[in-house]
Amino acid sequence: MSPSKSRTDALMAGDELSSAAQRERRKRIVDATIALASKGGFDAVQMRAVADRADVALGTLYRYFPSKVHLLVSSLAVELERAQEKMDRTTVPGDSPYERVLFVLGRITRGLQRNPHLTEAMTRAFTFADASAGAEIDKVSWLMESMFTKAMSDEAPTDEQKAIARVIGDVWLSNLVAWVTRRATATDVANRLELTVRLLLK
Amino acid sequence: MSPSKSRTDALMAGDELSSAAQRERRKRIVDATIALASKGGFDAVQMRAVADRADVALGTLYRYFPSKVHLLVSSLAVELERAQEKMDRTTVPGDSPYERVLFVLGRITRGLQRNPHLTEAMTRAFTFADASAGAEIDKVSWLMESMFTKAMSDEAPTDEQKAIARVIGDVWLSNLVAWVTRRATATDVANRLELTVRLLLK
DNA sequence: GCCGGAAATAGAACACGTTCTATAAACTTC
DNA sequence: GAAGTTTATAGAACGTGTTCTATTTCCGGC
Repeated sequence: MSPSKSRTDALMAGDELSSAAQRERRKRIVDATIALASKGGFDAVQMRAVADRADVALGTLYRYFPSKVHLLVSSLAVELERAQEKMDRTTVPGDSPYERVLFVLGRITRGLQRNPHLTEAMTRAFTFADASAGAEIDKVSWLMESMFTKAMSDEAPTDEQKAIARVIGDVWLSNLVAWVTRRATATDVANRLELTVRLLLK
Repeated sequence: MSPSKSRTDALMAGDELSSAAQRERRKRIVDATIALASKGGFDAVQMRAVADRADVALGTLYRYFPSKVHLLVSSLAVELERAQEKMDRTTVPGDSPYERVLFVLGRITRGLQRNPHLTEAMTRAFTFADASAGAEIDKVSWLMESMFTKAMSDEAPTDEQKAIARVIGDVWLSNLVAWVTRRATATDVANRLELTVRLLLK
């Protein structure tokens, strides 16, 4: 009855998990999620299947991630962080923001297209998320935005650059969804992204 | 066993329903959907509730709309058509495409924001739709695109104008979703749309 | 009017996300 | 190292989207 802080707060954040065992459990869960999503997309990420594969009880899974959407969006954040780290270790070619942003966009997009089911699962979770997943969504949005502002320049981004990055992110996501739902081909996506970046940065 | 055309094709299209009774049933279903969505959003649009309220059997509902997403996206198309008709009957003020597009955008956005639950239901359905709802999604995309190209000029739109319209549509939807999930205020949305349109049309 | 097939109905059944319950294991604190 | 608390487990239970079944109603051609 005492007004106590929700127990799940710490677990959802993921950065500060009490014990090593818990960090491992969390990792197993995310790995299982990514594996299942890679194989069969959004529908294949069934909570019972994730729990089985991660070797935790269903209730434990829900203690770590309060819903399927939270789980998938958190996994998306993990994947984006990996992509960002990889990008940080490569020198982006191109003299203008236009060229550099296009390079980054093209590379990440092709990376995602190499794993269509995973991309489908994550984009659908991301766009379906409701208010309760606001924190996770914001994290992913921020990762996307900074990915593009970093490509534009090494300096701290101006407000205008941030705005442009956000627009690019919106268009990028929308085109990814169109591709995932087979309403656009990879070529369509590449063309539209090129056109958008040109409109915004040239 | 004979390879026959799927029976639902005609019903889903909606334009060419065999009998008046069927057109009425379809209308009752869409009306019930909009009413329930207006009251409680995506979650309140429960298939049993829609069927009850439209006074059809659950099986009939599924004969007309093969899934909840189809149902909601079709209803969104109906709503957008209404908005478009209304827009066609008003003279859009402004001398430049920039001004005219902003006017249209502002008006529709405020219209949607007047009915938050309905907007939530429809945008979530739209972004969650999978490949099977491709046709309905395309219809809505086309409606959105033509809404903006019409605002830019009376003539047939150029390819560049179409591309711009599409980008605006992407940003618009993304911001609507952000607003619906309470990650952005109405002011945020207005500012970002203004900024986007400025970047694209000025 | 009557027949045959399509469409509608009522309701059971099923799948999967989510919640709940009872029990056991793992930790903290003394 | 024992008591008490938190966390994990197994599995039942529940809600809602979707499918299936059996029956009845509707409708076009004779």
